[in-house]
Amino acid sequence: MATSTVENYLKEILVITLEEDVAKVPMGQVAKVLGVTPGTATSMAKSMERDGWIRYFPRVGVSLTKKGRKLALSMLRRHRLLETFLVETLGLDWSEIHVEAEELEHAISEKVLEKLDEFLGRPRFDPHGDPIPSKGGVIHQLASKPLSEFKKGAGVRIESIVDQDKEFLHFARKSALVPGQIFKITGKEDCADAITLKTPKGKILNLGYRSAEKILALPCEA
Amino acid sequence: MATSTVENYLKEILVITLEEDVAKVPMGQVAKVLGVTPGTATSMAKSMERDGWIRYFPRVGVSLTKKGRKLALSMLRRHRLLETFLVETLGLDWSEIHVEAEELEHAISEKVLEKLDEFLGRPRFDPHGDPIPSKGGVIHQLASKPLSEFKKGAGVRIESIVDQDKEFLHFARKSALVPGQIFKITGKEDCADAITLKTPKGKILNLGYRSAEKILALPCEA
DNA sequence: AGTTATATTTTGACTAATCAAAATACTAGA
DNA sequence: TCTAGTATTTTGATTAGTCAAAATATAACT
Repeated sequence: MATSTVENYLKEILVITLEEDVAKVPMGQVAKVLGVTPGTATSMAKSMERDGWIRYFPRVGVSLTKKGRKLALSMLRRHRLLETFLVETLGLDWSEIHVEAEELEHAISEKVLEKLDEFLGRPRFDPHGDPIPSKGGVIHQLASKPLSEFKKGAGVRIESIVDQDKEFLHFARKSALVPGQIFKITGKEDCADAITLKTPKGKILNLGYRSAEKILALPCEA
Repeated sequence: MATSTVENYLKEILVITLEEDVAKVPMGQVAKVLGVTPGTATSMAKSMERDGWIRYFPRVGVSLTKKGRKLALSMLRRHRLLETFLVETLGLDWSEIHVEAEELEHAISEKVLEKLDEFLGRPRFDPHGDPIPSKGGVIHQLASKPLSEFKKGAGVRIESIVDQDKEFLHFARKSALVPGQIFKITGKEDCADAITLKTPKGKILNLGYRSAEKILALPCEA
């Protein structure tokens, strides 16, 4: 049986591996997302490895075992179903649901979760557009997100353009911003409101946030 | 901030003081309802007194402070509202809800609880017929008595079942021994340790004293 | 390569909650 | 009042999770 602390570590490690598509998550990053000191993360890593949840590579990072991944997916399912419930059924504000679900996800049983899933009509995406893993732990296709929501260094594949403006579409095509095209996000300056993209061929492209928001993409290998 | 362990201690102490109408709950009883050793209960009592939740009288027992009672009532409110939700909205079985609510009550915030209360239509009694304390901490205790204390010929309305045993709850529901149901006591044999009930429709039901003691009812027209 | 900066691990200490078992206090009967 | 039985408290130990700060390893520039 995992404690809720262990459940949190597993879930965050999974989210990072999914979002950044990496095999091993360095301890510093683990410590950061969990809001603990690096030393704490290291000692948790050791005890979680002892219990078979993760593999721990000293000075490199951690990865999930099969058992750990299974529980992590279950946590993600709980979290996202609960967020859906809080918005859809109880009408909570978008900005509040994460914190609330963060607590409830450790307390809700499989049985109650199933009933909740049924009650909600078995939704496949949560209010943020993120996919809800299935009961069996299968996480379906990733939902596409605006370019502006990717992190620096991420690889992306353009999915669609959410704008019908002629000028913009023209600009987009000229810049190879078309579905299927692959980019790497080489720069992201929040205060300058700008994003820099690079094609595999090395071509550089600059976009403002306003434009980046109209372009949906999926994470992929860059 | 109270840990969920502290919340559990407070809630159980409150339930005992309400049910048995006593001022101080002895440590042995505290240890028993919480499923810990007596030594553990003693040391928890000391630390809870240090934090102002209870008053601790060595070799006598504990009582709630104002602050402790307030939190205890809030826990009882959470618990009973959650039980109502689990039955009314998600359709869980009567016998399962106690355990589930026991976990969720520590994770649900005041904000979510308020939304839930609103969603459920501000119910005043939970599925067991027990009163739900108001947001302000007011609880209306009904003067219900165990079935075993009524006289032959009396009309009764079931108020609540004072037992969390799964088997027993299941049996109770199957026999229509649910809050709101009306019976007439048609027989009472003290030496045979048995009570006979009859529904308005004429259905007969036999109960032993041990069971009859767990069922609280109010007198009413039969 | 040498030095500096950064990331990670170690060490020692702390709190909450628990148990087992020994010690102590209380209570009721002879 | 003395004693036997019961209830409670103490004592010493354990586990999970955490921090601060010192020690160490790795990476990144000259």
